[in-house]
Amino acid sequence: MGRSRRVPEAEALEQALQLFWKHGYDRTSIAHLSEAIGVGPSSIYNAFGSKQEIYQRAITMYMETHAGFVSEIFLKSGEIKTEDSIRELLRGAVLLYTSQGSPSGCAMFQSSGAGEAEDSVACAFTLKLKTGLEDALLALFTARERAGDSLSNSPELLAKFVLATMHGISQLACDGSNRKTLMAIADHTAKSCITAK
Amino acid sequence: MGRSRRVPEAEALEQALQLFWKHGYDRTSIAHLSEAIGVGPSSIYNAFGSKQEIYQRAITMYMETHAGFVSEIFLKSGEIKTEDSIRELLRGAVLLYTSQGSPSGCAMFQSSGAGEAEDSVACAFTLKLKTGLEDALLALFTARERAGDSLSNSPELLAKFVLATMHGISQLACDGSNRKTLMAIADHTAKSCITAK
DNA sequence: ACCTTTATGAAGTGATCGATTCAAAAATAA
DNA sequence: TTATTTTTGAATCGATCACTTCATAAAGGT
Repeated sequence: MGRSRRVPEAEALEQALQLFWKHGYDRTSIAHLSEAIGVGPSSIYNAFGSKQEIYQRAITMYMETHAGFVSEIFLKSGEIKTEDSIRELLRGAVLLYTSQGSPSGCAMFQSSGAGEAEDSVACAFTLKLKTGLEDALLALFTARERAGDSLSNSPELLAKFVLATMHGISQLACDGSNRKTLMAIADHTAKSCITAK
Repeated sequence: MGRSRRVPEAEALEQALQLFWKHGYDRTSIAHLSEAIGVGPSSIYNAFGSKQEIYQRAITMYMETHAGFVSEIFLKSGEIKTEDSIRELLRGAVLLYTSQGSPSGCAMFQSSGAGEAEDSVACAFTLKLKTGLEDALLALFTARERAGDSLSNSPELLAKFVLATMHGISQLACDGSNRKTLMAIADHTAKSCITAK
């Protein structure tokens, strides 16, 4: 069946993710990836095809593992009040963006979201992920409004607003804001989505 | 007195700003600046000293011209309700971030804010500007609370929150959100800073 | 042991990067 | 005009970029 890999694929992707997360797509070179993973450039190309592909694989893994709680929140959002779901979502994001073992901020936002990547393929990929997140938020707000929650604004606006706040929290995390402060922003944002009693 | 400049300094800085704004600090090379401004690399170094210096000069000009309305709002904020000041600030930001003649988003945020610049000097420069903006917001909220406005949260939290929202609006502008949507986010954010009547 | 398949390391592709140097050109003041 | 000052284009620096080639090493199936 041929020679086996010296470094398991998942382990290589985690190393790649850490670099993309910390330095962004453009400033992470194949040479950096090669050194971090521990194999030569040819092995990387053999295993993943291109820099664009290893990036997409790494970010996909990130969305499924590090950011896996997001999907879970959306899945069980039907039985939970709007404010509670949004607060749990944003507090989870704050935890992730300020965790010690990994770079600050959101890997998806910070690695190519801002325009940190000139590469059009990488940018289009993350933009699609962002659109998916916005769509999920829109569905959540729409469903909760139908379920009787009194929203402070239209589902469309609130979805965009929460997405904007996530971007902001990610950036503030990168700029050094502490977890406690960001948690307070999360709470404030969640509260602002519903009408005051 | 020596030879006069072929391209006026202000015009050169405006061209530099456009490139930094659109592509970020790292991906704007001296060669790009040279071509856009219309003079050779040596002239740029002679006039500005280094890439870091021309960047700081360009962003400083941006803050005084394109983003000059921000300072004006803070100056006259003493006589204006909190919600009105914040709304005017954010709506002005939306106008700037979505204006046709210049790149999307905020030049300060997008050119090196996200971590788009590896360069430590450029990053420290923009981080300082952000801190200044946060301090101005904090002073505004603190003063307005003393003046009798009933805030929905502490001045410290609201300053961070508005700064986060500005980051988010800038990023959404870059990702293609239209002006009308962003204006609604601005209004929602401003409203959330004070207690509902 | 043999053969097929895959991974691997070393070396190299042309291109571009930021930064700098230097002699010559141009413009102002005398 | 002459002298002085500053700009200018051209050339160059070593380093890095994403990516490729290729002979070889290693592992599994038979």
